[in-house]
Amino acid sequence: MATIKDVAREAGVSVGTVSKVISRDATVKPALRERVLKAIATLGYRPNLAARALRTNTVNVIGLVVPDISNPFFAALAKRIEAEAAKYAHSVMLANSDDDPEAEARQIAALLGQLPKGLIIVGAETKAVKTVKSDVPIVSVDRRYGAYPLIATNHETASALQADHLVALGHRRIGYISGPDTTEVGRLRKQGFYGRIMQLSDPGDPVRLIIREGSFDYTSGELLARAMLELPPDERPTAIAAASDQQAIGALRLARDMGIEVPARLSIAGFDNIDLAKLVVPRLTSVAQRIEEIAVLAVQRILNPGQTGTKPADVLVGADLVARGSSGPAPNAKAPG
Amino acid sequence: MATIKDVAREAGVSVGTVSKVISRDATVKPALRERVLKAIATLGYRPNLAARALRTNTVNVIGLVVPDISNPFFAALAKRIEAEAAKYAHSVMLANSDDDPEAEARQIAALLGQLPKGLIIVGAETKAVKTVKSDVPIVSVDRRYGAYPLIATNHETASALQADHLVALGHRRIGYISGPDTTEVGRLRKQGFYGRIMQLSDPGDPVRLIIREGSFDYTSGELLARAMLELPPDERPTAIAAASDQQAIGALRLARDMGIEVPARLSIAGFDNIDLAKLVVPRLTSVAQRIEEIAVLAVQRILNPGQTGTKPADVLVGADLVARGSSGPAPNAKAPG
DNA sequence: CTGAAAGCGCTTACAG
DNA sequence: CTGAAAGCGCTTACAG
Repeated sequence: MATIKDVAREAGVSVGTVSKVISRDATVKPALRERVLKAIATLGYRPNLAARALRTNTVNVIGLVVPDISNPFFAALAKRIEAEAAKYAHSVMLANSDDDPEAEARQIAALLGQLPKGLIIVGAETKAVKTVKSDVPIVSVDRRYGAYPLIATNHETASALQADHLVALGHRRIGYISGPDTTEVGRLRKQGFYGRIMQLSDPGDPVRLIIREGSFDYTSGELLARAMLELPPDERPTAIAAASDQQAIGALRLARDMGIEVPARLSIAGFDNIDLAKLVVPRLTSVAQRIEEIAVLAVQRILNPGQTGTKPADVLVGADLVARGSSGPAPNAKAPG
Repeated sequence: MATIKDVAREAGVSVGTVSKVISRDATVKPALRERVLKAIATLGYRPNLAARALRTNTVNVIGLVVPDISNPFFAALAKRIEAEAAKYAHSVMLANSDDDPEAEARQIAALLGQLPKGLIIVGAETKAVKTVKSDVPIVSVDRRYGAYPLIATNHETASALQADHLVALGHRRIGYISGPDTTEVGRLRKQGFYGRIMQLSDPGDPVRLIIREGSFDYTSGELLARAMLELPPDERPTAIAAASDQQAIGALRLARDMGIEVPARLSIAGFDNIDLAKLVVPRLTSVAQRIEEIAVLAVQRILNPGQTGTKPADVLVGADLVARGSSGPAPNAKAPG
């Protein structure tokens, strides 16, 4: 490959001048600039980023570590982060931790070796306290990594949207299928839902809540919905909220297998608004996270870290309920108005 | 950050010796090695990869360009490539081209500047001839980039599996929902399906085939399935194959809306075996690509490019039909045996 | 406004 | 077996 020296020779200038042209230094005279640009084009010159990095001690790269890129949420996040970084001429270096703290530590070390501008990390699920020797800004996204500041959806208020929606529709016997208590997201979503239900429950017209804990997957949704729907008719919930769309879709399918009409006899609301939510029958009411906003905030944090010394705060981002066909008025609810 | 010099001073050796310890050069005496390793640990030393890259003219990185990381197929591919590269202590640098040839060119230039070991590119859809000045191996995956060798599923034989399956179940009136003729994958899948049907069609017991072209999405599947299922009963297909699972799921939903039982009255087979295929009712018969195999082959190509000068050949990978509940014997077919 | 030169942190022949 | 030193391709004060 051609080097800056080759370009300098071709253009009949010094390497310093070539460097200035590349960095858009305004002090180069137009005539010289033209000659240099022509030489660059002729030789197909591409700057050696390693040399530049060695000199400047950084490189236009943001490292991104996710537990599993084939999880649609993390894939969407990666895409948005990549797009946002590209606006500032930065590349994204992606690493998968497989939700394994050791793999995560290895990936982080490898990324830091590249002298990136910073790291965006979706933490692997663990109780271990993690820290890393590093001069560059690090921000956690979605799930906290170590003690680094977190940018994430406010899962509590987001889940509260589900509660608002179902109670507003007149439901007073509600089931909640939670995620594992071992995960922070599982706990937060459950607390948010539970807390709001408690707020809304009027002593004269109380809401009865059944909570069952499971994993975030489809099968859990099926199993826990079954446990709720096999209760005697007067204890059976008229609405089920779930901590994930997978669970909600499991519940949806179970309802269908049991011959329970959705939403006429049972309302269902999920969380995450995955693509599939629009494809199931009926379409699934769900809570959409603002992935774009999270991505933008994370990249800003890396590229404009603000004053050193000031410990940056967490940012919790709002979410939006998307009402679709799977939720409707409670069977015995009075018509609104 | 500590440099190799700091480590050398701390251990009381020369930087050359430290370098040898790091590169596992066996000629360093155990006693010295220990001192060096201890110094490295004490200082939290991490080699500066930019300096190493400048010296060795390469870095343990494989660049990966995909049209859209939020497409589950590309996400799965990226994950497998990352895992495979990690086995050889290589990182993967991911870039999204958004299926835009210009963005793709920019991303490739940026990646090459990092001096990666090679590039794995899923080409953006375009007719333009693309080449790039580069010393490193480049391989296309799934969709060809420029004139570089391609590693991909053999879409023709893969689609032929759908034809085999449906004909073996006794279907003789079959619909095919194709992808866009403007995409290579769309054309290949259609040709593979059509060609196999022609082979299997016996003059005494001919197969009638209806082909409709659409885009790969859900809505196309719904629309084109409707066009086929609204035909008079004796022309209506008893089975529909689609070029994507999205289309197949659209067809599945339409059949349900029209009150046509699947698979009793209509068999449906998709292509890609997306996660959703296991979640719809009934579960969708589909063709699974061997993503792992493709990932392994692509990484091998980059890390062991073989003799220079020998133009490496394309590799077409087989696929597997996964039979599930959405396909069954044709309504009027004799029982097997 | 332009050029000459130092130096970033490594690796690698080479000398001893 | 170990160390001294050159040099990878840039950027950036500095001199002119």
